[in-house]
Amino acid sequence: MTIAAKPLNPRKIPLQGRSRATCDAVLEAAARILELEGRQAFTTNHVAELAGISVGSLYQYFPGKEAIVAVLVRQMRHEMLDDFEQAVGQSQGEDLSGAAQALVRAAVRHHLRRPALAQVLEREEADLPLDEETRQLKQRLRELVVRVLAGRGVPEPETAAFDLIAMCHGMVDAAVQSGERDFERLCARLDRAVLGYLGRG
Amino acid sequence: MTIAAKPLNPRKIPLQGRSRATCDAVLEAAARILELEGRQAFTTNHVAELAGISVGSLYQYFPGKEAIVAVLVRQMRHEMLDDFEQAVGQSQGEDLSGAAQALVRAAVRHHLRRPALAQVLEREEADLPLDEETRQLKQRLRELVVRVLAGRGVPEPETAAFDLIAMCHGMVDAAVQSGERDFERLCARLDRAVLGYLGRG
DNA sequence: TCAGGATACGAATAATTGCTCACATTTCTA
DNA sequence: TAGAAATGTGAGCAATTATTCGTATCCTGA
Repeated sequence: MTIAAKPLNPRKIPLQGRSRATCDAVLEAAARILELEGRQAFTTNHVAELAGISVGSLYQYFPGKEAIVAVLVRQMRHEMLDDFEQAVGQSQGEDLSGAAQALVRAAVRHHLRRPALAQVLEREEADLPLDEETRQLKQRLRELVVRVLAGRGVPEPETAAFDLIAMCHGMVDAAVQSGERDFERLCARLDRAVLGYLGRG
Repeated sequence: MTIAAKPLNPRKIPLQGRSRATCDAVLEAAARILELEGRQAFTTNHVAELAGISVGSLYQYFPGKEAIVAVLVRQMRHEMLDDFEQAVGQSQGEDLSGAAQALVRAAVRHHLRRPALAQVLEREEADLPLDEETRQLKQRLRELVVRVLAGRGVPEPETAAFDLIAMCHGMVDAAVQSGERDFERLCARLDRAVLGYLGRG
């Protein structure tokens, strides 16, 4: 029965293998364009072209160009949360200083994987009407840090987590933008900033 | 002699009073749109409309929409440099802690004047092909901080200045975005971060 | 007062671009 | 293996938008 109402399917969900490949190709092409060519080159036609598919196919799975970015942002936040959870897990017995350093390393590792992409996506996130899942991921990220701090006796852990995340974000952002790629050096400076804020050397 | 070559005047410079008023109206309208309606609403036609002039007039003084943003960015950097120079001047006899606090206050004051605008312009600056004058202003800003630090015995003042500017930028950005408007509270947290990085309580 | 330059106007143009749809191809299923 | 469902295609529509240019108005100096 293909009769009845119009095919008002808003957007499809990939079922077969090839359609999943199409989605992946779109996402990867979008990521590449954003990190290498910038916002202004990020058009649906261009994404489709680089992905090696047609615009029509793109629109079967993404209701619009912002939807593509939203997925990329969500993926990024997922990776970040995973990295952070792993870092927290591995620093179970550690004191505040050790736990903080583990988190710093996770954050830097994340940004240094695809520096330009991380940067663009975070900027894009600010303009986007942030979907619920992504909001929850960010919330859990913050709570993770709050728990690490609170469990080690830091007063006002919410404020501290907010500030530490923000200062690290700022420093990593600036460092990456200026071309810094020295992982250890950057980590050492972040440690200094974080431990300084927390009141230790 | 208006003969000779075509009127290849790229763009005019306002000479009379009313044309200066036109330029100002364009800049103010652009600022308002960017801070209240966002990038996507920032079109030349819309700017002209809000400014109460016609697009044609806009294009007599600005070669394109990015040129408008570039002027706004330059203005912002000028104000910022003025604020910082004043802060440095007023903290002549102060020690490192006092001088740092003065700079922090200048930075926060700057951002809290038109929070949304400062935010948007800094984001826009990242995409823009940054003109020479603005680059110099940023350079002088950094040198200012370097001098304050170097003159008070901070080792590796260039790196410290880079990191301190970045961490404050990150914290102020996050705070403003989350709606923070408590000047003193924000300053206190920045002081803590800065002095912590510099190795004092 | 008046000529010419400066300024203002805004409809029209040209280019871009998000997105659809009618049709083709592939894969699945019974 | 045939029909149905899923997937793929890309020319082209519609809407947006940056920018121009012919014309009208204003200002200034002589």
